[in-house]
Amino acid sequence: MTGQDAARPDLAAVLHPLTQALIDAELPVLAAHGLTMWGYVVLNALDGGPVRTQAALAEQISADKTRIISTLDRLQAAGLISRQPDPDDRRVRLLAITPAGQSRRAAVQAGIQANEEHLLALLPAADRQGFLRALLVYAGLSRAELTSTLQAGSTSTGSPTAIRPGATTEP
Amino acid sequence: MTGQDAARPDLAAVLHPLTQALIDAELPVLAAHGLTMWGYVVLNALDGGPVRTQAALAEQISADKTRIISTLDRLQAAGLISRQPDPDDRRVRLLAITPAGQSRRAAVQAGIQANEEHLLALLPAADRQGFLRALLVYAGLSRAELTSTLQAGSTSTGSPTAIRPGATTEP
DNA sequence: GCAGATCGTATGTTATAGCTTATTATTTGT
DNA sequence: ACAAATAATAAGCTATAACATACGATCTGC
Repeated sequence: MTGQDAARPDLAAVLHPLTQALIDAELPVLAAHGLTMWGYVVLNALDGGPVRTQAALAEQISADKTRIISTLDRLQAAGLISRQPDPDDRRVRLLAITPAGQSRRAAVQAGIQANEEHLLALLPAADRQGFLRALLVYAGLSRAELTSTLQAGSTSTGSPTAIRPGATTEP
Repeated sequence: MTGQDAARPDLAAVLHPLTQALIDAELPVLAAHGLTMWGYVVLNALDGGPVRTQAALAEQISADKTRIISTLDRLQAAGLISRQPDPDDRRVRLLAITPAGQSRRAAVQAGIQANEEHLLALLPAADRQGFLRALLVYAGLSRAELTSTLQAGSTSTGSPTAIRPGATTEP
């Protein structure tokens, strides 16, 4: 009743080259619109709503706090985001996407997804549906939820941010 | 007739963190069996059949020719692969997995896929089917086929190994 | 008003992956 | 037998990312 017949490849063995190809395909589109990957990631994050501090934004996109600074500099200089000191606390910068940033982001995403459609077109309609629905499920999980699900199968009861690997021994 | 209603996330935006979490979950399993990621990749490649030269193996797994040497050293020392000079051409090394290597590889894969099942269990059965079938399709594509499909949508008529990106301008 | 904490920023350090070159052993063609 | 080519190996260089540190500006609590 387990019903798993043919051996399947490891998920990462398929997804890693696939993801790499997807990223490689994104880069020319981003470059054509004068954006870096991090710039695009920031625009996507801010498109979901303004963010109060740069540290919060960094955590939201899993980036280092000190690393996004130059990205923000460039996005601001290009008029794609606004970055004003909070009047109530002049240490923090209020971050938001501008209308120009929104349309730029939409244009880039259209280009990226147009490419991706060629890949999805390889699938029969039913599988494409299932694939995309699966991705929507996984897109809704945080990094910690992904990890804890994978490592224990315990659903939201474990310690999500505790365990980390790190050891890399040799044979 | 296009029938694409809700906005979907970019594929890479979902697949990149997912793949990273999968890799992070693999590492403890590999370490528990005394293997590195590259060692496991090599075992998987050789499990599909022996390979005549190290350079051929390197290309097959998209690794640098000079990089797998230490990996092969360790796998050989652990008795997981055989690596004999070809009697007909003593420059080349004939590479093959040993029975010990096969069982080690199977044990590692069982551990990895057991973890992955926890992730797949989050999906309704129909979507899981579609997801896995989609992955089987993409697993059958070479890196060059993935790239050309993504970049042009031209099916096997373009130049698969010609175009490369590389420019990374800033905003 | 002062001490301690917080935010953004600049800078430096370390680890690692990718690439290049050089060397040795061996084969092939003339 | 000799020159050119090829396979494996060794060693070094470079770019990049992750991590840590330090500093000035600003806020909060006392």
